[in-house]
Amino acid sequence: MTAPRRRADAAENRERIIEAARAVVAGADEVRLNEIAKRAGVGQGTLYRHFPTREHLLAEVYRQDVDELVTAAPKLLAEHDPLTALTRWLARVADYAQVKRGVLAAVEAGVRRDLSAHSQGPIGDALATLLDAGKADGTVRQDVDARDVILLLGYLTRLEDGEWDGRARHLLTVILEGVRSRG
Amino acid sequence: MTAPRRRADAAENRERIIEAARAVVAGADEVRLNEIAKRAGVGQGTLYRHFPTREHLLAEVYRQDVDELVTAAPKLLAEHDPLTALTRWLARVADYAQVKRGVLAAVEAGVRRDLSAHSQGPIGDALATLLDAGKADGTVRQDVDARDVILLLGYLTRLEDGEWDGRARHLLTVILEGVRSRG
DNA sequence: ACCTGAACACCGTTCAAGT
DNA sequence: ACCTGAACACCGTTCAAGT
Repeated sequence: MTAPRRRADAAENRERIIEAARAVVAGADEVRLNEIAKRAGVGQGTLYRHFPTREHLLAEVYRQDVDELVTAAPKLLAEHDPLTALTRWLARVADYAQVKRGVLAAVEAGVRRDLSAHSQGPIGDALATLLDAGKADGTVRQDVDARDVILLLGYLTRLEDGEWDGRARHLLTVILEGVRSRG
Repeated sequence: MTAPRRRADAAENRERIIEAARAVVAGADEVRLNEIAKRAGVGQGTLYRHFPTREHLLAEVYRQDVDELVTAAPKLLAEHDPLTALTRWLARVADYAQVKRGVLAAVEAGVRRDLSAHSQGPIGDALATLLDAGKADGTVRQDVDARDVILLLGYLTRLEDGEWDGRARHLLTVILEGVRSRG
């Protein structure tokens, strides 16, 4: 009936795995799970014990970034009109996607998982908040939902390296124009 | 100095590979190259001799479909105003993407290859023709190009099975609204 | 309970040997 | 010239053995 002393190093392993994953993700975009395990100094099985799928691991790596995006939505709404808030939020998503190349893929994977659980997930909810405000406002089309916008944002994962400056922001304005109510 | 008699069965192998690939692509969406070779009754090396990359093979499988899309563009332009022509062409792309699940992935892979060869490729050219007509017409934004639209169309590859009816066409109208000149 | 890492499974790719 | 298919490389995943 001793306290679960072993839990300590299990938690430490978990931390080390996330740390190693972060390093690998930040470096070359080849994310090999066995390499992460090796870097973390744990067996492959340990990695799988903590993170049953690749997506679970990536979700954890980008958890902080996703949280920031989620909490930013209501803040932006408090300070700006809905369309401006949406515009800035999307710009922030694009910035994350550019600087942390894997974040959008992780977000999309998470959204996918949430969808199959019949939930929008935190990112979907944040986006829905922005869109709903715009709908109430009359500035956003009534027939557009969070999933629509997430699907369109997927272009960010397919941009070639040299295209960011020319297209990332630009396509955001095209999407916003499409989402807007007709003037 | 005899005629290259061997060429005959080489060409036949090539056909059989394409045929087998078509069958596999139409069936389960797991496209395993070794399985295609096996189905075609050829060695794996033979497959690689004819198609150096997976993309080359897929491009060949969908060549006919791509050709149809390419030739449809000028026809639609001859019969309709530019915006209507663009709308119908995009609808056709979406239909292909739904019925032949792999076609858009193949198209995107082809476009990617063409891009690195500093060319737009046939699909890009067809789309550019439609967009240019709209720009001349004043119905399409001057700052949108074929690559922009192809990037946005990528959502078609990420739709879940049940989402086609609800979102495929709908998102097309959102994109068109974004591409349009402001009224 | 948790960890390890050898071993398995899988699939793309190559290449020595054949015709 | 072209073809074959065993073999290699690679990476995700499992599981028997250890602590």
